[in-house]
Amino acid sequence: MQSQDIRKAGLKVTLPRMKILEILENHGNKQGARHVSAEDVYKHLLANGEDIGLATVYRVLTQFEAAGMVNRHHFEGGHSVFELAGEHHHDHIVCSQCGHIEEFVDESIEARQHSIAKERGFELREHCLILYGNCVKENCPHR
Amino acid sequence: MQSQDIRKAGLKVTLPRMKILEILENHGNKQGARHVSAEDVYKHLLANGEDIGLATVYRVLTQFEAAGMVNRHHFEGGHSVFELAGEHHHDHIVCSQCGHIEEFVDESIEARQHSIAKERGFELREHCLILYGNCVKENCPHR
DNA sequence: TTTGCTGCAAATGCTTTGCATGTAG
DNA sequence: CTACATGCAAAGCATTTGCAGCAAA
Repeated sequence: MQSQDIRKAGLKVTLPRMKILEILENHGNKQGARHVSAEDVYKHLLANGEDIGLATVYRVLTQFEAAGMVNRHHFEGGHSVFELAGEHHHDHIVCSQCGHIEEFVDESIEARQHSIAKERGFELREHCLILYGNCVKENCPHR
Repeated sequence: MQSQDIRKAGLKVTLPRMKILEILENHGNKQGARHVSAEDVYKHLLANGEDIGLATVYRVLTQFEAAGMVNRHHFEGGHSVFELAGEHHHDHIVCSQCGHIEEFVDESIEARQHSIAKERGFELREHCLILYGNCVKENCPHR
């Protein structure tokens, strides 16, 4: 039950928060739709007939982020993308043509990052690794 | 002479473009100041008594980027940072506290990135790897 | 002279905030 | 009942664009 997650985050369980979490979860199952912008969430809410303001979407996503329930990424082009925080860390590879996003984890890269930070006197807190390229999926426009 | 670089980019050699390039170069020598925002460039211009509009700074930086003379990075927090395009590619490590930026290159990471992209059917075009952490430089506020 | 450049101000696009009302606990 | 949530509209930023005047080639 997601109401527990919301309560645990120290937030009141309200309809907007439930619905937004629901959308994040539903799209977490679909391929390629795991990462949504605030605008995306808002559109889905409207499509579901919910009457929730865009400002609330931003507020709630920010609160979820603060609570560690979702992660926010700043991809190219300015706007942010949110995804339900999974158990496991991962990086992204994005298609420049169709926007298709895949996740990956590479232990050797993770390890090197720590060494690099340490060598330079940094205490590594987080990192952002995004590969941009052209994919060869059958539905990619440029293929 | 930087007027050559501008001309080679197919742009007219004008005072604003010269001055902006100059600022990019001057700060390319200082440690930690290699990466500047449009606003930074604008402030330096004002400080130097130049009467150049912020819009022009953005326009020129964008043109320089298109010409491959500078690189643009989207760091956390929304705004872009520009740096003179060096000969060699590199990644960044940024201090979350003081904003100090260092560059690094790690061949093993570069190599893994290519393998990862290839394995997933992507033709890698570029990537963005930024490590965020706390540095232990003597001038870092939190130290 | 002609085409491209500039400053200014206004317009954008994404995100945040102020405020009066509404509601979970 | 009280503190926190919400919707709406307005405000904020970083960045872009329209336009009339200017300047490089």
